[in-house]
Amino acid sequence: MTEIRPDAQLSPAAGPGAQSLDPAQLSTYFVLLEAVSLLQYQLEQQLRAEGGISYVQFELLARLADAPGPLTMTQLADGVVYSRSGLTYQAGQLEKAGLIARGPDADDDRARAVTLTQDGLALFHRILPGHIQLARQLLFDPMTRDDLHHLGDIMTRVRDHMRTQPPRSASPRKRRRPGPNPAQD
Amino acid sequence: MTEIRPDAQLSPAAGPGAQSLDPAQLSTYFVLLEAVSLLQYQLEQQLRAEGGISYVQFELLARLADAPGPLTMTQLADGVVYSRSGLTYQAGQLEKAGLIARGPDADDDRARAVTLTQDGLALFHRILPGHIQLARQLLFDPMTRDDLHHLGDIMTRVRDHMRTQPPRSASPRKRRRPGPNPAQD
DNA sequence: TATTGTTATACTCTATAACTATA
DNA sequence: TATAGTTATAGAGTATAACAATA
Repeated sequence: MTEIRPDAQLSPAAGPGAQSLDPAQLSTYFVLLEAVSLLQYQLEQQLRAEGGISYVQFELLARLADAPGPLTMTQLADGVVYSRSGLTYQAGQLEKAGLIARGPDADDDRARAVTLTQDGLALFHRILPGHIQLARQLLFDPMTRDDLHHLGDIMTRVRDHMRTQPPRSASPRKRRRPGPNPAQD
Repeated sequence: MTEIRPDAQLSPAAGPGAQSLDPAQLSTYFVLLEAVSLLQYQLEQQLRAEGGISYVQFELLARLADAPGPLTMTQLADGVVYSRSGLTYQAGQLEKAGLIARGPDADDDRARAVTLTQDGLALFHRILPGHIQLARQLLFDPMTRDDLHHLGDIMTRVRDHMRTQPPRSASPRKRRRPGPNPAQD
């Protein structure tokens, strides 16, 4: 039984070399992640209830629906955080459900040409309006037009900023097991 | 890149009762989720690498560190999306790692008083600066003070809006298994 | 009866590494 | 050699329902 130290703060007084966020940043940080987490949860619930698919699977369908033609697995994975095997898994699920099809690629024999099936497109069109309406309801109702543009502008900058530095899914860079346990049991 | 072209099927010509998002809303929606997804991924990677814990576990530690005293399991779960059993699982992991302790509750014999151990507090303080610095680097660097306040303001409204309607984790309401055949209907 | 929390169980998802087949 | 994709496998996480103890 260890007692809590009430003086343990999330934003401690700046110590030596401390790089803490100021209160405004801290609360913005937390409220952003909390709100988006809530949003994602609600959206995922609805997608599962109405379409029997996860948000990730919805994203994959959306990507295919938006594409001018077939995509390779790698193209489909781009921008999605997973490993290749994770995509293979999801593609397998979608294919098993009859929503996508994988065929030979015209240009590269190693690649696979992934397309939406008619059922996949139909499902996508069936669930999209509800998805969009929920997003509007949850996200945009409490926003003004000005908020909307500002939010879009901010997050675009943030995303572009993040995309410049970090490695993506296709990176073969191996992230070793961090090793040290948080606290040896 | 994840932007979905507004002229594609994502916003079909308004049919009867169609409630599609306009292009600004659509791109804002996608860029918000994409940016936060990237952010969460990076933060989680760092937490695992430096502390051997997940983002969720970090949240639980933060909640305990921030609390004036012990919390019950229910209080700890509040605001976290999981089921009770999910929390029991995570608490089990944290306890096994020696980061938290569960004892009897003074007021309610059914409840458990959850506290940070010294190791838990130490770990939290050890990884917090890096976490905060990364958050600052990824999220706040490309932002002006004005952006920051506006973002905080917007997301606070959005969160409060969402918190008024939907049920939370403790809701015993059962969400039935959705349609077995995604493509069917 | 309702609530707090745990257990048992089944399932989804993700990551790593080994593998193939092309380039 | 490098790349595209799959497989095998192991592990983390999540949800549901049944359960015990207390309110």
